[in-house]
Amino acid sequence: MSKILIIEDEESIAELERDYLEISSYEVTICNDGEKGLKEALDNEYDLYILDLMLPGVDGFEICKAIRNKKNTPIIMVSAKKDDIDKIRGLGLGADDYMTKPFSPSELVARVKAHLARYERLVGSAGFENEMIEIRGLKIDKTARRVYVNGEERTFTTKEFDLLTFLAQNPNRVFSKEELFNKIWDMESIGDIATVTVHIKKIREKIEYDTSNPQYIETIWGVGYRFRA
Amino acid sequence: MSKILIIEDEESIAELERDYLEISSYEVTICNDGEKGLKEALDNEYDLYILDLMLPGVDGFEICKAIRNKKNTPIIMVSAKKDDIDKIRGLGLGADDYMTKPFSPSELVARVKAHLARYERLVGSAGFENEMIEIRGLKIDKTARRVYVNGEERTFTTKEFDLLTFLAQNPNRVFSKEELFNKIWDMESIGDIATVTVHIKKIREKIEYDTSNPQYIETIWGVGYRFRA
DNA sequence: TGCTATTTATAAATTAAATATAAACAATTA
DNA sequence: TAATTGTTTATATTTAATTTATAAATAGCA
Repeated sequence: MSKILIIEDEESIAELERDYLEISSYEVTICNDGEKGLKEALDNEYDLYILDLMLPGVDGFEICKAIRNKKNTPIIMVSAKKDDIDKIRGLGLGADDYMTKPFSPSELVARVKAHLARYERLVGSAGFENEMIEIRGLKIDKTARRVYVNGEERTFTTKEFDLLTFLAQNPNRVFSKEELFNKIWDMESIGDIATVTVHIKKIREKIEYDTSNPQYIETIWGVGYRFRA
Repeated sequence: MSKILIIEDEESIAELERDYLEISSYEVTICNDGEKGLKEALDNEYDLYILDLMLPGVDGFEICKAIRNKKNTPIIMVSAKKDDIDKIRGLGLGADDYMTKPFSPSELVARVKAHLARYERLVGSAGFENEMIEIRGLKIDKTARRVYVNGEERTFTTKEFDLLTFLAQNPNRVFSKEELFNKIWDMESIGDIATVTVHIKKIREKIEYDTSNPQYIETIWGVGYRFRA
């Protein structure tokens, strides 16, 4: 889920934008004030900025330059005046896109989506960061599909890995064997849920110090299993 | 000096674009034919592509997708119809910008400049692609397309080399056979992914000391292959 | 507490699936 | 056309998933 910061003094517009973006399941923060917005932008991690050019107090140009000076994050600039857009485009202050008010919220969403995708494509691939889950001594590398227990690698089969990862991703929640079977196994696979039990056992053998007293995957008698976070 | 490829069937337009771009000291190549354009785009190194959507023969959509499948280079799509622009934006086929004809050449130049600057900002610094990959005893010279195992050269065919290089460039990541096929083979090639297996085997024969216990390309049973860094 | 029904753990055997391999075939290139 | 490269096919091998049988643990209840 991507985080977006809107710096915009007109509350009604900011809220409209937020509503549309939230429907597309983005996490949105609003700053109605330029100075605070700049501070918020620099102090926290966002995936994209939507910045109004006409702000009381600080100049939108300056905010854009200041953000770009520190970060490569996409910036979409918004202005009521078409002329301004042409002007700033020429200035080359590092904004990624420019929109003239009024615009349709769905177009904003489309552009946000496109910019996030490109950024991910260009930076995400270069900065080869593997997705990791780490809980106490257990480390799961999702991209490499490797599991480490206290730094030591343990080999996992496909189903074992998928099952462990699912549980570790949803800790402190009890899942029945049926639920786990439906989640990890294919729709069609009409199978005995006993296979879940067997897989849990095999996972425990690989990650638990004492299988009869499991620290990670707990048995909830008569209900199912729970991953302890 | 950046190299730009224009794929555009209307010669007069292409030449106008070229003239303006050359004034801004870009190096411009023109292809008046879609199919040749795609081949040129994939076979050579360009810094930006300007692609007309309406081309006789090959579909502009397909060219865009095919380029994006292989490269992260900026693509500016051009179309005479405003409707098309809206349509492709929604498709998300990876173009970076969309312009409706007619447009002022200076605007084109401005956009080209902006895209090149962004690309440089995002990729130029961080994702510096090395021409030489060296991992343990394995050395891959990408420009010369030579592979050495413990200093000794091994000859590789085109597909073998491409596949090995791709995996070595993305180590510690599991790729399914489908993914590998899509990355290394051309768009059109509707083939059996079994050919991936065979190629992996052939690569292993050339780089592995013991093929049944591979040190470089590991088999992730039921998922795919992973290059161990 | 002790008995029993139920649920889970374990181990081993069976079945199923995916990959490795080799070789034939097809396509491309020189 | 010969030589090389790439693809398909058939078979062997390897690995993983599932089932089955039995043991152990748990909870309810007399």
